[in-house]
Amino acid sequence: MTNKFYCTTAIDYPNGRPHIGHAYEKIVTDSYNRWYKMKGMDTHFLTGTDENGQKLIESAEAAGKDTAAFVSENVEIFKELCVRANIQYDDFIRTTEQRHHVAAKDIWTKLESKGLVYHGHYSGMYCIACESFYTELQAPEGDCPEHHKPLEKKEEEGYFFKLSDYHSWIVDHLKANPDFIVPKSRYKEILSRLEADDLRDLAISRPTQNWGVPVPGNDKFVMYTWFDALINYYSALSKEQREFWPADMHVIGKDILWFHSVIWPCMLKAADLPLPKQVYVHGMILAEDGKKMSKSLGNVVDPFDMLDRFPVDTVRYYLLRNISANSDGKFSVDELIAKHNAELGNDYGNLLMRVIKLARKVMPDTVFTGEGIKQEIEVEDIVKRASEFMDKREHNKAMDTIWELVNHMNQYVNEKAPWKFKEDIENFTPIIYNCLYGMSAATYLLQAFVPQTTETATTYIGADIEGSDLLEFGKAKYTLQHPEALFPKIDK
RNA sequence: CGCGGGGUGGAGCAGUUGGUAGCUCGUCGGGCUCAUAACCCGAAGGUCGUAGGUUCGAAUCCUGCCCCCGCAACCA
Repeated sequence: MTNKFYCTTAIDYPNGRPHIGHAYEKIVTDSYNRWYKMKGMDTHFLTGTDENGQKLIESAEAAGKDTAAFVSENVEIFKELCVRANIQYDDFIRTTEQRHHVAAKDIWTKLESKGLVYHGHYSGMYCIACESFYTELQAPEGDCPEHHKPLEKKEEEGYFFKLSDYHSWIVDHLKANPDFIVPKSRYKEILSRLEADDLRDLAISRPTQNWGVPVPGNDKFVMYTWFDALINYYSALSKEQREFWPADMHVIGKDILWFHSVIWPCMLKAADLPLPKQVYVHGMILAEDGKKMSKSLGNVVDPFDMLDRFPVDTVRYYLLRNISANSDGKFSVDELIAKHNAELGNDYGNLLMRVIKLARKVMPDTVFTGEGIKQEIEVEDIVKRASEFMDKREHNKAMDTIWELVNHMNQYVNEKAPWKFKEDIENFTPIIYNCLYGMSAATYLLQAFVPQTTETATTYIGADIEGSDLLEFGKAKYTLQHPEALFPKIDK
């Protein structure tokens, strides 16, 4: 299958309520998925939850709940978030599901049979919080580079993955595929880290606490969460869906880049499976003061709160266009409101209103056809540039480009001043037709980002055709419907 | 000398194979009256953190310095 696009979000750790970052990652991925679907590709969009971590046992205990019940409860909240944010996923995987266990065990068994997973002892400096070992190069002071706490000498028995075999292979792979990690800054980060340090074998098992994916053939152990979690991207695909593999884009945050860009490809290579095409690292959403959101600072934004207060498309639009696609960005409610009013309301929403209301007033019950009408609005270049930006994973710039069309349409209306031709239908009609064409092209392009709005807008414009045909001038007949304001003003 | 990111008109940001500094919002002036008092045009406003260096020429390369932010836990 060549014309396919399989994208994933990271799977979320359901030990609490989702925050705005979870919503952001899903909205971003959803938009790319919708975009390529709109382009006619056969898309598949996977999201889900990572439920096998040892820490979940502790979180459940702290909440006084049974682990499975605790996790399921939280998963429902994550699913609810998807509904509220209009996330059109094709599949939601929970790593406690049978299909996942089966696939994880298959891969484990395969690696073990090839001698790439072995049982052994390892002794080294270990960080309890990270649940991982560090080398002297990574932690010269003997402190965990992540947590800044003294590492403890630990001897561990368990299973290991021969990651060390793959050092030169992964470096070569990255060098041969400079777009494997986007943006570039992240790509360089990983390469330099690989050049600074050799890969060590990875401990991939933990003593069982009756939670997790059991290690095949040894029920004293479960798989280390990360080992099984990464496999979700593959395990979610049924036999019939396997043609979607490999994934075209894994969307993740920078904190888990190493796992996705180094360990995961090595695991797949070891298992003789095709590698994902790309890992896209989105920015982190910072609080309004530019600081990282944290519970202790009390500056965490709750996505449900935002979705309660504002239309879903306002939240989506703000996150997609205002947070740079490849660096961190601040989240500000005031700014969100400002963008809603100025861009969604005044630029786009009002454009539709001024044209449709005028046309309906002057020529009620008219079907506007393209026959004999000269094209004065061009969208080809806009579509091309927006597409290029999407392919480069710069959705905010793609939206900027679409907005050029929106702005141009407002200019066009002002220049042509169709209201002067209320008694002169000969001159009035071509202007309106061109307006409807431009508006419907903009609406078509925006559907990936603000799907609910564009659905409504589409009914107002009332074209008799849909899809990319809308970009062909003269093809559509428009029967205008009575419009309501798409984005009523929000007062601060 | 811990690691990393950043300091560009009032605010938020673009802008690196070096070549007369851009965008959005805000402000001021004008136009239009179809529209959600919305839209359009124009103007003012920046020695691009700082001190040096390389260069015919630097926001963009090099060096020093100052300042801000992230790096316990939660956590995309």
